[in-house]
Amino acid sequence: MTFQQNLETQIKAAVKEIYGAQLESVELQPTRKDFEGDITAVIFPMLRVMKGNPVQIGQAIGNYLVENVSEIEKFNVVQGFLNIVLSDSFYMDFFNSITDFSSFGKVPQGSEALMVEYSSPNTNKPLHLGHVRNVLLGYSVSEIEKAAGKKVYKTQIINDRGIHICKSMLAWEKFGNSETPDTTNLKGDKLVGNYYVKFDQEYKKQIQALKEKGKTEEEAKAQAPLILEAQNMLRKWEAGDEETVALWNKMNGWVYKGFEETYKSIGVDFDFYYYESDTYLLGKDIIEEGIKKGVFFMKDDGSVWCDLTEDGLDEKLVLRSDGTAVYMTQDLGTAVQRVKDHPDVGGMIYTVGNEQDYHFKVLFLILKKLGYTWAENLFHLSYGMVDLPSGKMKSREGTVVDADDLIEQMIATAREISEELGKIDDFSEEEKKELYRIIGLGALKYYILKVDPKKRILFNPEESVDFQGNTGPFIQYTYARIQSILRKAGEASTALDLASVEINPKEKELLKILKQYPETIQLAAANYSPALIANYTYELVKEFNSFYQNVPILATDNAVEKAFRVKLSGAVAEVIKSAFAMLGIQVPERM
RNA sequence: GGUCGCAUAGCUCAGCUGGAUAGAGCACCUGCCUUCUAAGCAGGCGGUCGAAGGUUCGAAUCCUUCUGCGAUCACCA
Repeated sequence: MTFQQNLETQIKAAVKEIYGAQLESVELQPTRKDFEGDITAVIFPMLRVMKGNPVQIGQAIGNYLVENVSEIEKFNVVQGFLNIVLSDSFYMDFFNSITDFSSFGKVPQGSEALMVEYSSPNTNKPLHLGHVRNVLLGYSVSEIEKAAGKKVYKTQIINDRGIHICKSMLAWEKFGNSETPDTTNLKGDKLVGNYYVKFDQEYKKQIQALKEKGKTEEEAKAQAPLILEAQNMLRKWEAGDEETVALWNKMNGWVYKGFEETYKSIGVDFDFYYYESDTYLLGKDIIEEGIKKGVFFMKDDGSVWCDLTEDGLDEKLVLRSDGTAVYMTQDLGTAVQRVKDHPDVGGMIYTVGNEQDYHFKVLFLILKKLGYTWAENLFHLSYGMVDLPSGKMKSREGTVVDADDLIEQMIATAREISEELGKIDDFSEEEKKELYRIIGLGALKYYILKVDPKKRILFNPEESVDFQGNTGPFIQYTYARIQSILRKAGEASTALDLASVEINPKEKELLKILKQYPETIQLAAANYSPALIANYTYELVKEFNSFYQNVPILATDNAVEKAFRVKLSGAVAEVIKSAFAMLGIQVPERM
């Protein structure tokens, strides 16, 4: 039983004894900064079951608590708020009970697995800022769920087939002069991306030419030689034509290598991959099954639908009249396949932009109707678009913020600032490079993860990302500061009995925040929200900096005090590191 | 048009299941580096929480309507 629960029981007991009334629940909240106290019980709701003056009731309950609960030292009542002050020993007992702050707050892994899908790129387009948000969210939520006790499989589905893939293949074949990533010194994904753009340019020229010959826009689009060739290529690919498949394999290989580089530099990973070329035929058996179960019905033209009108949605097509799959068919098939592949999966998270809210609503509903038990535990981790001041990012207009460029830019900014400050002049070139990477990425990741996923982000490349205030580097800096203290403190004298130490308000506040870490992890996991972890870390760090600047740590004469402050600083550092790990952000020993 | 989401300080964002005078950062202004890293600390300025109703002892938070922005409503993915 937690202390809060215990307190609630005690308050109920007090009310019963004094007023003979039965409380359903007690409203407890952290005491606001401006008042003295640690926990506040709100009296107002109690007036529903009993009559009286809130202040008098508060006094009566307070007196009872001080007498009956050893951890409670004193109390005060302001209006209808009973502010409870806990004893120092309550906090010290908590602090001393934690032997290892690096694992503090984390729950051992359970047997039920959660599959988290994120990134899911298209092989024609290099990763951009939008993917960065996606990847950071997916990775971070995975780590948070792990910390909260889930077994997690990180996965992505790669969109590696279809007419659009044939377009870049065709353009490379026609205009590529056998270029490769090696001969051009370009990342594979960039090279292929360029040919996708090239196709579009040439295609448009052909359309224009046809229109000048009197064709309509639509005719021109359908009759341009390039699109006909691309369609032909898709047919060849689907028929398994050796040459086409070989080209497809070669170019995809380039792309995957390029993607891997980007993932590596961002610092995210996956447990396994699904390729659409393997899964696009899945799902048709589920359609049949669904028809048998009466979940789906077939129209006269042979198309298959799911009627969701009773659920306030529309009729949804799940199979075309020619028997081929649509997006939904595939997603149904892939979901079922994933559980077949990994039977311990009891739920899935899809990290996909909010423009697909409707799709996932429908997908989840259909899976529920089909009766899969795990369908109850599906979550669409939906996030807002990342827009530029000029509006939406558009690859064709060249307004896309490329992921690799962005990372490089962040690292460069980190270098500029570091060099200006000149604190690490004794670092080797290797060490400097690594530090700039840690700080630059830390700034970017924190900037993106600290905001609620639902909100769209306006990203201004000019103003870039801050390195001061509520930022990643600020938190990293605090960690580095603590490491400096720990280095200077040397070996901790564990022999000292810390229980006798008297704690000051700053220390108490720090202990209070540390104590909240486990519930913060749980809350973040329940809400799939890295932002909660980011905000918590910021609160902790802000408080620590205030402590650091106002209370001497090593410079105190009292040996017990010193030992305690060093240990407290160490604990804060461990929690910073552990929280930042959940955001995928590293922390430096010096900066 | 239907549906979904968002709207809090000049800017970027917090605000948990309704609770005390709405909180941070940036920007602007004051102080603080002969003591542990000033990417910091201490303080100041700045808000009719998009608008109007309603529920409640109490609303930024819940309900209704409206406004603005975004998304979506394909035999595209």
